[in-house]
Amino acid sequence: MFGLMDCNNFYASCERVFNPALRGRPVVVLSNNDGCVIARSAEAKSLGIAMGTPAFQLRNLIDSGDVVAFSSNYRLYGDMSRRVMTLLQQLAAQAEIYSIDEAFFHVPDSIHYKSYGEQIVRHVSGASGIPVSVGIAPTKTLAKIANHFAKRYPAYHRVCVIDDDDKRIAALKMTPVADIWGVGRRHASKLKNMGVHTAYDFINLPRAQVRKMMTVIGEKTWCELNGVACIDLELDTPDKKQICTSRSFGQMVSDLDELRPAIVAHAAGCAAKLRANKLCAMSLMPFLCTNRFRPDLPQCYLSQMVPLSAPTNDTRVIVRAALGALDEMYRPKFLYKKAGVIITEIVNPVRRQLDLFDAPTDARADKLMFAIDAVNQKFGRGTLRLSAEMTDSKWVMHRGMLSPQYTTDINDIIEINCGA
DNA sequence: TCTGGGGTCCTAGGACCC
DNA sequence: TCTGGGGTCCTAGGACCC
Repeated sequence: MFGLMDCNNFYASCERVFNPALRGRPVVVLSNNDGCVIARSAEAKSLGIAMGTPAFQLRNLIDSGDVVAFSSNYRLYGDMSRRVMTLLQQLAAQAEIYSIDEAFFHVPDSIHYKSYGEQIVRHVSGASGIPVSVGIAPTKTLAKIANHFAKRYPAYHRVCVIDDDDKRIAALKMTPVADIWGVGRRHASKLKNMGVHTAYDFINLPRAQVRKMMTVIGEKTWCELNGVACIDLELDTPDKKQICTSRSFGQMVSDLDELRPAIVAHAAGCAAKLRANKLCAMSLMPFLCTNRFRPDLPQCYLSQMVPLSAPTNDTRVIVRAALGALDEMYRPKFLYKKAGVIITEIVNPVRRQLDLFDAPTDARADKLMFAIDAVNQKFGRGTLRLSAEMTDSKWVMHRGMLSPQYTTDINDIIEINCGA
């Protein structure tokens, strides 16, 4: 059997752990640039605030204090996620961390499913302060559905088990196709047009038809909903295939000299991610794009692939390559809204056999990068950076409602006033 | 005025090779 | 009217996930 543990309203819950005054109040977390809502507490959901709502539409609620809004604080969420996953792994030896707030895990057949799920909920929530729910079922896709029920209906007390056909069929009849894991917006609307409204309708379609319409991925979903497991736990983390760092700008930018520092920062960000994963880049691709919400303005998406002569994770080499490509692809007279750098080809230098043409590794460069990472780790990201990465220009994003780094910065650690 | 960021997988079609 | 067949690799685009 498969289990799925999912944190409830994860980002909003993280904001609440160290700020008990927020309990019972509607809390939302905003995307970068404080653009739109990306997480909501239960109270915010019941106010009818939809995912993706632009923040300006909530201006009145936020200003009046009826809703508390936060800029996204990914350092905090990342650290809380690590804690939650560690707690889960104390009870589930075989766990696959699927996203920042979810993990699948193996559930032994010999165990009492419901009590095992309850034990996990108690342990993880109790020690981390983050509420979690657990779904248990014979396939990952069904475990997702079980988890959904665990969250949605209080009577389950955060644990729902689908372990026989009656429960499975009943759950499928209550699940809209759009809520199935693996069925996105496009296919959901196509299916609806065909009269397929629930997951139960979906499993009654002929398998071949599903395959034709939705490729092997849809076919797997169909099998999984029928109780046949075909998506396994991924226990060893596969090597990354792509690394990307990108941001929208605080304001639109047209000038090449204003775009350069953004590309420098994103290239440096990619290099740091490569080093953190002990990987190297073989090629990269900076990109620029205009504001797609402004159809009145000329639109473009520019990108340029740059092969690197040898695998590297040296910030200076990667930045130089990205800037060279920027100069080549740049076109004036467009108002750019977003820039980024994608590492398009990644190699693992340990696993990879050195070939004849590989440059010998540069020990001094490795030491320098190691030192930069160590300083930034200790004193905060961006403490040491290239001078080309100016942070006082227009491209820097807005984060006006950021909570403290409660768990990762000694200066932000919580203070408790016990009185005299 | 204001609308996120970071990934994966599959398929079709073109280029190229023998 | 004739102008092979089969294979691999790469890329762009679509769809999905959180």
